[in-house]
Amino acid sequence: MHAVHEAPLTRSVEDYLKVIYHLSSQGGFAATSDIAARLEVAPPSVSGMVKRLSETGLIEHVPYRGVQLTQQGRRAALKMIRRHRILETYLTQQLGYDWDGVHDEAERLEHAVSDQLIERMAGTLGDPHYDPHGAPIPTAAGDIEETELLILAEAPVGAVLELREVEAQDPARLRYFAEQGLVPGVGLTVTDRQPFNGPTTVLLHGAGVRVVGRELAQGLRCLDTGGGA
Amino acid sequence: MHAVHEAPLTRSVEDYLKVIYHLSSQGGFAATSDIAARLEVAPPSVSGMVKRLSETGLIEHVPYRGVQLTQQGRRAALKMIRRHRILETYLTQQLGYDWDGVHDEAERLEHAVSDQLIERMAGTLGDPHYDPHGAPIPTAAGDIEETELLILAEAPVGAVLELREVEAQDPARLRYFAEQGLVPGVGLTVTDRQPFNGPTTVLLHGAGVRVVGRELAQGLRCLDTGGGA
DNA sequence: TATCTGTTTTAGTGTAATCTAATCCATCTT
DNA sequence: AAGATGGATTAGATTACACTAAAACAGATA
Repeated sequence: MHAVHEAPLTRSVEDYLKVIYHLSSQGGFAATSDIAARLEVAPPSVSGMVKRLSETGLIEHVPYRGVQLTQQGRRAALKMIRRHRILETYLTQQLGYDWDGVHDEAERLEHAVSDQLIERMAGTLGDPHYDPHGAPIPTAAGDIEETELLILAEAPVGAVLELREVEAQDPARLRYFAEQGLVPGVGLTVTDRQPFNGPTTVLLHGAGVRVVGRELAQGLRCLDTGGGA
Repeated sequence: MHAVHEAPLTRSVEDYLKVIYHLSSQGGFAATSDIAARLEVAPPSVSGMVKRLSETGLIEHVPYRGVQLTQQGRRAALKMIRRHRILETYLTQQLGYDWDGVHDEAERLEHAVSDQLIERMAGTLGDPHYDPHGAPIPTAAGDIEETELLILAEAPVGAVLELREVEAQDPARLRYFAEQGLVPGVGLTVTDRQPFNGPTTVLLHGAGVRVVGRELAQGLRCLDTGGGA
C-alpha cells in the first residue's frame, strides 16, 4: 500500500484543511484572508501555516493568489468532513441533539475520535449518506457525492425544487429555518424575487408561502425537480 | 455562585490533574518522578508544569516533597474522571466496545466532550454508578463513592471476597482477566498465598481455582464479604 | 559529621501556534 | 504610466509544552 508514514496531523492543521476544502470546492483557490476569516485568526497566522502545509505536501501555494489542496490534503480533509458529519448524525439520532446544537460538539470531537469509533457510529446508524443538514457524508474510502444544487437565492422564478441542503453555522438561524419548515426534503416553488438582492418568495408544498431574505437564501441548496422529463 | 471565571484548562493540565489525583488519593503527596512516570514525560517537564499549576491554584507544592490537589484541583480532576468513566461505559454498552479497548478512546475523548454530552450519555445509560472495570463514577456534583477495598495481593488466606474493581491499563491484561473469569461482581475465596511475593490462589465461586501472580493481583480490588455479621 | 545517592529543580533549547507592526506587491483608478 | 489601495507576507514577540544537561538538595550511610 501507499501512505508512507502519515504523520499525525495536529488539530490546527485539520481545521485548516477543512476550511481550505470548503473554500476551494467551487473556485480553484482559497485566499489567505478568507481562510483567516473562517478560522478567526489573523492573516499572518495563515501565511505561517500555509508555509508549513505546503512543505508537508498537503497544499499547493501560489503566493499572493491562494492555496489548493493536493491529493493527500484532499483525502485528509474529506476524512475530517466524514467524521464531522457522522458525529452530527449520531448526536442527533442517538443522543437527542437538535440540528442547531450539534455543530460545535462535532467540531471538537472530530479531532479526538478514532476511525474505529466513527465506523461503529456509522454502523449503528446504518451507514447514513446525509447529515442532519442534508450535506452528503463522504465514504470511509474518501468518495463524496457531488450533486449539482441550485442556491435558492439564484434559482429562477417559477422553478420547482426540492430543498436538499441547509447550510448555516449559527444555531439561531437553523432554529429559524426549522420553524419555517425549511428542512431538507421539502418541496417548493419559487414564486417571486425582489430586485437589488431582495428576498425570494417560495411556496412550500403543502405548507404555504415563505419569504426568504437574500442572506439566508444563499444557504439553501436545492435540486431542480422542474416539470421536465 | 462561586467559580469566578474558570479559565478553560488545557489537555495537558487535565492529564496532570488526573494523575495527581490518582497518586495522592491514598497517601498525601504525589512525587514529581511518579507523575513523570505515569505521564511518560521527563521529570523537568513536571517541575515546570507544577510551577504553573500551583500559581493557578490547582495544586499545592512543597518543594522536594511533592504536590497535592487543592479543592479546585480536586473538583477538576473528578470532573475528568467522571468523563472518562461515563465514556468507557457508554462505549461498551452502546457501541460494542470490549472492556479492554475502551481506555484509549475515552482517554482522548474526555478532553473534547462537553458537559452536556456527558450528561446525555449518562442519561441514556440510566446514570450508572460504576464503569466497565468496576470503578465508581463520580456524580456530576463531584462526589465519589469511597468504599474500603482490599487489594487481592494483600488479602488474608481464607478471606471470602467479592471482586469489585479490576485495575489495568493494558488491553492484553484485561483480556486475560476476562478469560479467567476475573470480572467485577464475581465471588471468590482466597485459598493460598506463596511467600516472597508469590502468587495468590483463589477459588472462583462456581468456576474453579485460579492462580494469580503478584503483579496482577495488585490490580484486583475486593470487598470483604467474609462470614461475619 | 561528612559524604554519597538519587530525586528535584534550574537553565537553556526547540516546536507549534498565535499575535501586532511593518513591509511588500498585484491590481484598480485616474 | 503612476499612484493609491488593500490583501499577503515577513519580522519579531509570546505562550504552552516538551526536551537535555547541569546544579541543588534531602535523606541514608558510613
